Amino acid sequence: MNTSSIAIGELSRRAGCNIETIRYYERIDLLPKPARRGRYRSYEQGDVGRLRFVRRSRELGFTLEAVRILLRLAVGGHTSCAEARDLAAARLRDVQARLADLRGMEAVLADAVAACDLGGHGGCPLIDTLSNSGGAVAPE
Amino acid sequence: MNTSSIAIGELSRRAGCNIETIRYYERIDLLPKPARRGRYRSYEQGDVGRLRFVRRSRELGFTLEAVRILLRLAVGGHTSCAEARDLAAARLRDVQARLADLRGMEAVLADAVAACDLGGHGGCPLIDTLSNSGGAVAPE
DNA sequence: GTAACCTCTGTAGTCCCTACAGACTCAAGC
DNA sequence: GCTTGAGTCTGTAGGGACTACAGAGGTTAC
Repeated sequence: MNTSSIAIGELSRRAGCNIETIRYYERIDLLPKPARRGRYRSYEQGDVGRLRFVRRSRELGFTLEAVRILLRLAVGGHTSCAEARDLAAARLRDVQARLADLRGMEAVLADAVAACDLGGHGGCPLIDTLSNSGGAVAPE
Repeated sequence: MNTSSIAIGELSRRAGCNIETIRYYERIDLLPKPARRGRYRSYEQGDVGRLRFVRRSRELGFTLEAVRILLRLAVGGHTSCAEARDLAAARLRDVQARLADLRGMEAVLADAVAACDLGGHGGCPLIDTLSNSGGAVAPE
């Protein structure tokens, strides 16, 4: 009836977010509790924007606690830009550290696979890699 | 007394693995239940090797289920090399996919931080990035 | 003896969802 | 009016790989 009333399934489609996840976000107070039409949740256009914001933050790897802060900053006006910048910079450092880890893993794995494909050695190159001390690769 | 008897704390140090984690591995039958001296676990040199193998596998990002298989293959002789190779190749593909994701995140985050540092724009570049549809970055 | 350390078991918490079970509601078609 | 199917509801449990306790008991050095 009301054109601006959106059911949870529709919100899910518009924001690209699982229904269960939406309810989860509500439960942990990341999203406000919506109005109800009877027992059903009833959302508005603004909720789509908010949820998309959350999903894009998650896609960039921000934790839900960081997202919580970002949501506050998003309505706080541009005095809070410095704080947002710092969150992004910290996240960037994490991403870069992870990239370094993964590049190390990639090198080791690629070497082992290549050695397997070449053949002509005593044992299995992968098993040998895992058996002999390497230790240069960071944990996942 | 027995020189080849190693306490869990010593094993932890030699293999670079948390004590709690060792007990966890035992509980899920990734490591065999060790002998006991009284109520205390008593390990031998071979256990150090086995645990190091597990830790190195984990450092390369293999799941514990994959590690379980790798441990079997490690004692199975070189007939199993092909299977090990396939596990490594699959893991390599995962790592490369993750690298692509993270490179995308890095680009977006670095852009936002750089824009913040330049200044001279309407809103906050990070908040703007999160508010406007981007969607080109894969989830963590 | 006593202080400092080690080890024991068992359980619960972390993070971010995801997957049910079992009930209820609603709109459309016959 | 009745049925069918889709949607939604609450609540709880599970995943992976640990990590962190609590509360007890054992061992070693001085």
